[in-house]
Amino acid sequence: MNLNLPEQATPEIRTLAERVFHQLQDAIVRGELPPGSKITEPGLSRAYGISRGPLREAMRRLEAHRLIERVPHVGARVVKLSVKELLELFDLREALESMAARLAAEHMSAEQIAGLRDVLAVHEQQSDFKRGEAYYQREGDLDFHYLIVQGSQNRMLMTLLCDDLYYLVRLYRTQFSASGTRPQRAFVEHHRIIDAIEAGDAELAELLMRRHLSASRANVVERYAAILEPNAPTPVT
Amino acid sequence: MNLNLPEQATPEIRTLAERVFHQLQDAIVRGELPPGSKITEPGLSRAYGISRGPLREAMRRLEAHRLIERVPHVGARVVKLSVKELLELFDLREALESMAARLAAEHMSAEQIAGLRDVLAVHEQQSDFKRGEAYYQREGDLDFHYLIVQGSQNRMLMTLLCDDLYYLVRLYRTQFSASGTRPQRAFVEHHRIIDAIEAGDAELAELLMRRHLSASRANVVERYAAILEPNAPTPVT
DNA sequence: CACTTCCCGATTGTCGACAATTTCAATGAA
DNA sequence: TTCATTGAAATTGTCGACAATCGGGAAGTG
Repeated sequence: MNLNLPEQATPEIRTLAERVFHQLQDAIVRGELPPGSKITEPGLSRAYGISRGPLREAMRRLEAHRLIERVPHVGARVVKLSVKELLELFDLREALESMAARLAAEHMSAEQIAGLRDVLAVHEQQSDFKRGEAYYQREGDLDFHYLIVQGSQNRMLMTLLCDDLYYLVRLYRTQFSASGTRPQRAFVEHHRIIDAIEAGDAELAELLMRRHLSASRANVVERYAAILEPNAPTPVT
Repeated sequence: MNLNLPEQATPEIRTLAERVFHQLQDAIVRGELPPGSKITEPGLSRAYGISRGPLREAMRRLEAHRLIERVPHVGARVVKLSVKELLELFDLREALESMAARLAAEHMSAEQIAGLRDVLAVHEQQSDFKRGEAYYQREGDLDFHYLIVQGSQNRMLMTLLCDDLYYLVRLYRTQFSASGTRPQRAFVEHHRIIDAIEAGDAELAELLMRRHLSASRANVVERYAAILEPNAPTPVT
């Protein structure tokens, strides 16, 4: 039943450095290595049973992808985004994914669009079972965005969003996940976006995607305010 | 006289891997290591007088920044963008830099704007001397875009554009540099963009930047067509 | 002559050891 | 007590050596 994150046709992990890179990437995104926690080379070296050589190469790649931050001669920590940076990330997504939606409306094939609707249907069904479990919603949401970016046919955009930024997004999917009536509205917005793509209306798809992410961003702001002031909890109906 | 690329306040190169990373980055951008050329570890190791350890870490970072491409157990080559990918890069810039221009119009201080005008004045003057030397024009153009991105106050956007994408752009500044009357028109467009930023007209700044890059992109297409059909050379008035 | 097989040189991947630097707790002085 | 100093332990940076893998040419076969 594991139909998450449309199989990237795993590019054959043929080297230790490659393997430990993906393992660390997963560990960080899954929260096993919490944001801000310090990671030491001897520690990871023992944990993964490899020498420090390949490990350091993997860490260099994680650094370039902004998942860890290194200070020369001092050490590395898992990145910890401030709310400001998280909002910046949403602004970036708004610019990039609205472009992706426009291109998707121009390039996606009928079967790709059908696949998009399937993913959405499955996620709505899952959502019925696990109502309120933000984790699944968030992952499902990313599945949707993933497919649209794939449909843009712009390889640079794909690597930028899927290989770089989405890992950062997933890092914070639990902490600032959708709240209130947002998930339901998000589903509606997803459908409208697909409608526009199916109709080949590039301009509308772009606009709707922009609004969709803007609304998500606003929800994060609201959520953050709620965390700062726990006396005024968000309505959960 | 070296006022290119507004001093990034060099973050102290304290390690060999760091140093050789920047050296290689420069070598690639300057064309010393031509696109598509193969680079071997023993070769670079001897050339830069360091062992393969730090060198491999530097190469990993270059790989993550998409300046080189590696195949496990085979080797690495300097990246060689196809025209398709180069145009994709322009599309990315259009989405990201139009956003940067909007933010710049909202956030840039008076002195930052003054600096922007200074840079433009210097470049126009240089352009009078070295008319037609696309190299300087291209670098000057990037200076301009650099400053606007810096003015956006969005750190994620800054690193994304300035640390990642611009090195790729600079790689191809010679091959598909502006031609015909494009440089002159580019100067005018630059001034209009600054006007909009100075007026605090975010929407207009965004629109003008989008058009500016769209025109640049169109010029690349034209230039590419001219290269394919050398019988119809571009007018070089 | 074309094609396959095999082997050798070269390159990449991995490891353990040593040097350089930082951190932090203990020590001592004001 | 508080602060500066120092020194040892731990961590990071660098290196050279060995193992694994790949590419290309020689040799052999049809």
